[in-house]
Amino acid sequence: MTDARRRILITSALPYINGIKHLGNLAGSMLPADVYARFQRLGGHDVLYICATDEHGTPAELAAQAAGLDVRDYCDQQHEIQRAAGDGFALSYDWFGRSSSPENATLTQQFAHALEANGLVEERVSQQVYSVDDGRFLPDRYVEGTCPHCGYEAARGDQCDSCGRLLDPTDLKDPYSAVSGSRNIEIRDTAHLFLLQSRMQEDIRAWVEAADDWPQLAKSIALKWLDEGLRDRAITRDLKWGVPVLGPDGAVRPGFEDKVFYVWFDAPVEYIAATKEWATATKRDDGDWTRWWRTDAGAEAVEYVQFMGKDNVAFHTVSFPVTILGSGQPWKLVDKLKAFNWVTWYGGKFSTSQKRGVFMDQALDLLPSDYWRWYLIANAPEGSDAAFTWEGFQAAVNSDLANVLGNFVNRITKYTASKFDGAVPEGGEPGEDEAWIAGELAARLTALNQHYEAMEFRKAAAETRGLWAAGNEYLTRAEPWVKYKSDVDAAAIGVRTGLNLAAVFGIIAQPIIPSAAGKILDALGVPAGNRLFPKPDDTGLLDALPRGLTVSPPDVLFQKIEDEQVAQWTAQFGGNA
RNA sequence: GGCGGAGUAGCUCAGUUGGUUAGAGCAGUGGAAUCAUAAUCCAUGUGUCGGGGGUUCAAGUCCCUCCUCCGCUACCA
Repeated sequence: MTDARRRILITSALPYINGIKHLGNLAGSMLPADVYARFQRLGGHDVLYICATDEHGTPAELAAQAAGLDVRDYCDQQHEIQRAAGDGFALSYDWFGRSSSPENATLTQQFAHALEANGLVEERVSQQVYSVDDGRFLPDRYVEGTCPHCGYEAARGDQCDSCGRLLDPTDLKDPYSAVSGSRNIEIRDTAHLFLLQSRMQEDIRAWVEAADDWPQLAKSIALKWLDEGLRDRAITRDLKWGVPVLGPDGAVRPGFEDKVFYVWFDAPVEYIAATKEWATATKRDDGDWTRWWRTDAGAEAVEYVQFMGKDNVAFHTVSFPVTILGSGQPWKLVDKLKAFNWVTWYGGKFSTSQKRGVFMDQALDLLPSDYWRWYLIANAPEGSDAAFTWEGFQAAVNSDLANVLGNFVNRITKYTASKFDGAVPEGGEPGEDEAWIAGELAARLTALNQHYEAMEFRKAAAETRGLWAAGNEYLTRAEPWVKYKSDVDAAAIGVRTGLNLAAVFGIIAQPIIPSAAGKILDALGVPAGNRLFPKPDDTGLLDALPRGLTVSPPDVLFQKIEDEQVAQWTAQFGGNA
């Protein structure tokens, strides 16, 4: 690790357009990616954090239909809702794009052409369920009927929810359309483009095996797919809403007038296309997006980190790399990836219909984003699924944020106001207690930096909290309120050190709780340019605030969550009580 | 069914390549302090490490087997 300014490209898995996301979606990708992006920016690095809505596919079409909207209008609305929710959670995207953008259509088509030119795409005819009354082909899971194994009457065409067996839609007895309920369905031939993934098997395996930086979860999933053998798969669908299938001449490919690219083919391309959208819209980097993505244009020096939930790993480690490598073009491939398990709701699933769980917009109606960000990062589903409970949430907010951090800032600034005229005191020399806290600070900052670099978010949060707690311990040792009675200078060093600690605590809190951290640093008069993440070997941290600088106690930083609120929210959103 | 992950203190979870009396936070109990959002600090755990069997001088950590939960299983995304 050098001090050189690194260029770090960060992408979060794209939230699907259909409806606002719940806390589990947030915690499993967008939020940790944001925390990592913030940390790296605070390290002085050149960071580009890209996300977007994933807008194509059958669910979007059907949801628009149900809402009585044109699918484009529906997506416009939903994109705006998700963008606002992201803002509300202070997700610091450099760009929040849309997979329905013209940039993505163009790039997706170019990838398809490159793959075909390399002999990796061919047309094949397959059979697909067609619903005459709906006027559309149905994906397997939109066909329902009676399970041939267990007799369950609402089995889906891909799997029976009752007995769990995998099915083919043609296995179902008495099949009907899940969209309309119509039984007027038939099997039709339909031609599609197939991506010949099998031919890329060895290239992908070599690339996966060479990836040392991947967590076990990601690597084992990728290797499992490779061990089973990559299958050729259709990259087009019989839909209207999506990227049109054009030939290299720009005209619609004959026979593909009513088809579009499969959403999982165009969605990851949007990582690149969104960067293009960003460059065009912001003119940053002189509008040059290729320096982030083309290894022949400077992207060789980029560290590319992907964040995703475990359900997306195969697409990021196998499918998308097939597209990239198969194109034969010098695109940047992912360097590090971080996969998350699920946040569960008291061990079960989030469910809109059963009123289990909190969605992003609802969460912000209840409490500020920092409260949620802290809990979800401190309890990130890294090693395994992690259960959200109101009781755990309450304990984390009240103890960690209000009592340990909030109260520390409050007690030291209030004491400064009452005994030292609200200014950073001058007198006194560091002694034993200051040496102790300096040692704590150096050790814990070292660990904290390591945890962030390793993308171990739970540990980073725990270490952050540990630093805050050490501040309280320092005040207990230094006890300036006792020394003040006999020796004002002896009290002054304790207060000065305490104020500087508060500033450090605010700085290191920025990646996780940016809003509250900003309030702390504003109250202490820390200029925006002095808020970079501290280096563990920085010996000036405890005397950084100018002596005589006026500081003011901030308003209450964190309101405690009362038992009554927990009871009410449990009733409203589900829980154990 | 196959593959992957998980089952560790009341709760939420850590436990690198097997190695001294299994840890943290919260909750609980006792004490100290009183600058502070009655916040803080110190002390305090007799846990069948899911069950059973095995390898080893030594296993939460490796092997076998069984049970439970979750995810994926390529046409949901």
